[in-house]
Order: sequence, then C-alpha cells, then structure tokens
Amino acid sequence: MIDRQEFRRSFDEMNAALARRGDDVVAPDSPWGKARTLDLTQRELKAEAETLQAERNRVSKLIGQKKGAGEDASAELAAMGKVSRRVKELESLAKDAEAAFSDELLEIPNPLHASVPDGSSEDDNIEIRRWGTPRTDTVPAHWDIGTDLGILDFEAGATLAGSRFTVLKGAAARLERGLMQFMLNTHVDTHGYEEVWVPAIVNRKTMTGTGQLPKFEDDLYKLEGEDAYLIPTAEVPVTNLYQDQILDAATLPRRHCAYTPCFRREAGSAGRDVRGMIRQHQFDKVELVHITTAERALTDLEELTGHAEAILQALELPYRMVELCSVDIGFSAQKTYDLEVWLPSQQCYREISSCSSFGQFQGRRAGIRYREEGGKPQAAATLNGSALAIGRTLVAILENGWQEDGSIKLPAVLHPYLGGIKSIVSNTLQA
RNA sequence: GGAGAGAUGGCUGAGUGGCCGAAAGCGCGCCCCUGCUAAGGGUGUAUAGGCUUAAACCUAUCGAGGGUUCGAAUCCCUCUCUCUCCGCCA
Repeated sequence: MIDRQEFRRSFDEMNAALARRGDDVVAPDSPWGKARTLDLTQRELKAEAETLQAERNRVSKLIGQKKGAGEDASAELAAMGKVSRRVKELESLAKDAEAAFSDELLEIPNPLHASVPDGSSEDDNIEIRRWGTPRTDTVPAHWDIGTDLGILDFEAGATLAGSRFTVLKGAAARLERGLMQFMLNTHVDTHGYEEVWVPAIVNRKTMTGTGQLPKFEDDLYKLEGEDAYLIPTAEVPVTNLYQDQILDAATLPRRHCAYTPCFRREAGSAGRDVRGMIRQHQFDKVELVHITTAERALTDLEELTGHAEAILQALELPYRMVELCSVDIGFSAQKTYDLEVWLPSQQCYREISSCSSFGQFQGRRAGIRYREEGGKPQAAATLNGSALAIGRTLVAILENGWQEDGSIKLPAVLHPYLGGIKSIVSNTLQA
C-alpha cells in the first residue's frame, strides 16, 4: 500500500513512478486516478464531523456538570440531540468515503524503485550475470525422463486431482524431500535464517497484508464457506507473522526460511506449460523472508538473492540472474531479481526463483512496523525470495543430470540426503 | 460439536453511564540523592488522523461491528478469538 502522506504531498513523483509500470496504471478510471478525489471527500467529511464532535463533547461535559448541580440543561440537551444526529450522518458518509478510498489504495501497485530499468515487455529484462556452463546436447524433456524411469506419474496426478498435478514415486519423491531438507539446512546452518513452520491456509486479512488480495482473488484457492485461502507462497504466512506488530529496530533484520506447499489456480496461464511439472497447481517451495528497515531493503535484496544463488551453485545447476524491467515487476514489489535455471530440453533459462524487495508496501498493508530508539514507529520493509521452488529444481536436476544411458547423475551435496546414492537409474534409488 | 468463563495500555490488573486515554503495581526513559554493586525521591512513558514552522489544540481507539443515550471501557445485539470441561479425532 502506498503511503498516504506521500500520496498527498508527492502526488506527481508517485504518479511518475507508477506510470513506468504502464499507462493503464495511472489512467483516470484506475484506482490511482480515483483515489485523489475520494481522499479529498473523505477528509472534508471527517473534518466537519470532528468539529461537531468536539462541540458535542464540550457541551456534554457541561450537561453532566449542570445535572450534577441540579440545574436545568434542557436547552443543551435539545441542541446536542440535533448535533448528534448530524454527526451520525457525517460519520456514515465519511466512513463510506474512507472505505472507498481505502479500497482503491489496496488496488494501487507499489511505485517502482528508481533503479528499476524501463521496459515494455519481459524481453527488456536485464541479464545481470550467468553462472555455470549450460549443456547444449540434446536432452529429453523431464516428463519423458521421469516417465521412462517410472518416477513421475502424470496420469495418476490427473486421475486424483486433474491437470497440473503430478505424483512423484520412489526416487523422485525422495529427491523432492531431500531437496527440501538440503535447502532448509543450508539456510539455517550456513546463512543464519530462523526456520519457521506455518499454516498453509490463511484468512483474508493475511492475504491482503502481503498484497495477494483484493486484486488477485482469481489466482487463489478459496475454501468454500470459510474465511480461508490456500497460500500461493510461504511469503504470505511468514511475512504476516509480524502483522500489526511494532518491532524494536535493534532486532532487525528478522530473517526466516520456511518450507510450505504452494497452491495456485494458474487462472491466467491456460495452455502454458501444460506438460510436465513446471507449472503445477500444487508445488513445494522453500522461501526466504526478511523483515528489515527501509534503508536496508536494497542491500538486503542483494544478500537474499545471493542466498538463493548459493543453492543453485551447490546443486551445480547453470543459471542466470536477471533484473526485471518496469512492466514485468509484480504488483507488490518495488524491485525484483529472477534466477533462471538452464533447462537443456528447452535450451533456455526458466524461472526458478524470484527475489523481491517490497519496500514498505507490505509493511503498511500488514501493519508491520518498527521503532528506532526514541523514535516514532514506521513501516518495516519486507523482502522475500524462493530458494528455491522445489518442483522446478527437481526438473532441472533430472534434465541437467541426465545421462545418455537414461540415468540421472545427482549433485554431490544431495547424496547424504538420498541415502548415499549418486544416481537414479529406476524408480528405486541405486548406489 | 456441547457447556461455561473471559478479551482493558509493554506486562499484571482496577474500573458498571459523565470529572476515564483510562487507577495502582511492574517494566522502561530521564533527573536528583546516596559514593558502592541495597535502597530512596522526582518526572516521563500508547497508536492513528486533523490543524500547524513548531508547540498547543481537536478527533478516534479499552477484541471487531452495530444499537441505546446529550454523553458508553461501562447498558443491549451480532461476530471473532482465547481459556476450562465434555465429546470426537491424525
């Protein structure tokens, strides 16, 4: 959520920053376009109501005194009856205007950070660096590799739940579990994160705090008849761990990692990546979350991204890091780096991690604040990044580790997590 | 799912219609006294919004929402959450 004070005082600057996301974001009929009028209306109504309330409070006190002294207060009573009715009217109007204003505010995306490059499509994203040597020989798609080995069962997934669900068997299931362990251990033991285990179902307020709602309801699974949604990412419960709290600045940054399943309806991506397990309705992910100060947000982003990269490097997976351009950055983010892993079957890099700084955007929405010694509370900055999406990591391991004989060579760091075996030659793990 | 109890400031905990943004204690900040790792005294200590150069001032907030009233932490209604007991259960 944008800052109201800034909205009033620096309208033009904010307008410029928002316009970089696209002209439609600042169109007259957009939430941004409507917000200004609603704000003025709301403030006028409130000011008028407050003036009358002050009057009422003053006279009510007088009535109390008069009655206490046995004096007649009927004139005041009559006058205040009238004032009270008017106050009620004004309050009701002000409340409606305030609600309308707040609703629009929740639909306005985060103004981009000044360092974000301009662009008109994802093709304008900027490659920052590459790591590793991509293999260029012909490698089968992971769905063929996995089916041949008997470790990925797409039919079973479709039978049980529908398209975009996969059943992992034997070595694949163990690999999924091993990756989860390996990633969490690395972040806890090497990178110093505090691990948390959180609900995969959250309520509407929590979803609103991180920005998934109200705008992206269609992307979420909602539980019928309840105020409950399946989380699309651990970002939601982990960041909201601090909702409506005031943290001591000395305790920042708070850094958490968490494993959760993630659920996404993929409403807008019909027909894309329908084969294989690149794009699933349910997938596993280890997520990193930072709660930090506004000043530290950008340096923390570099650090957090580095922690995600460390996983790819340890797994010996070639990847590149790209900085998203102005039109490709998500609603709540102010700046984003994507990590893309090399998929030999497609001969291209595919997103496996997205690391973003949200500035104070989520902090304001979720009421996460911190206080410097003797200072006023201010909205905390939040960051998060996948480290990594486990399903896609499994895909990358299958394809990058694929051998001519159909077996899969496994990265050395995973051996201890897989009972010591070094390769997959069937749906059972072999030494 | 059934029955009961409760929700007040960083914490504990008073407060059943006005003098309550809220006693008292604890904790914490600053000052003083004491000159030694005891204690004492004073003072301050919520959040948001409005108006302001600033201070002052005004408004709102005692789980949430609605109602009664000139006036509600206090009365009424609805909801949420927590705790205890019973039932069920991985």
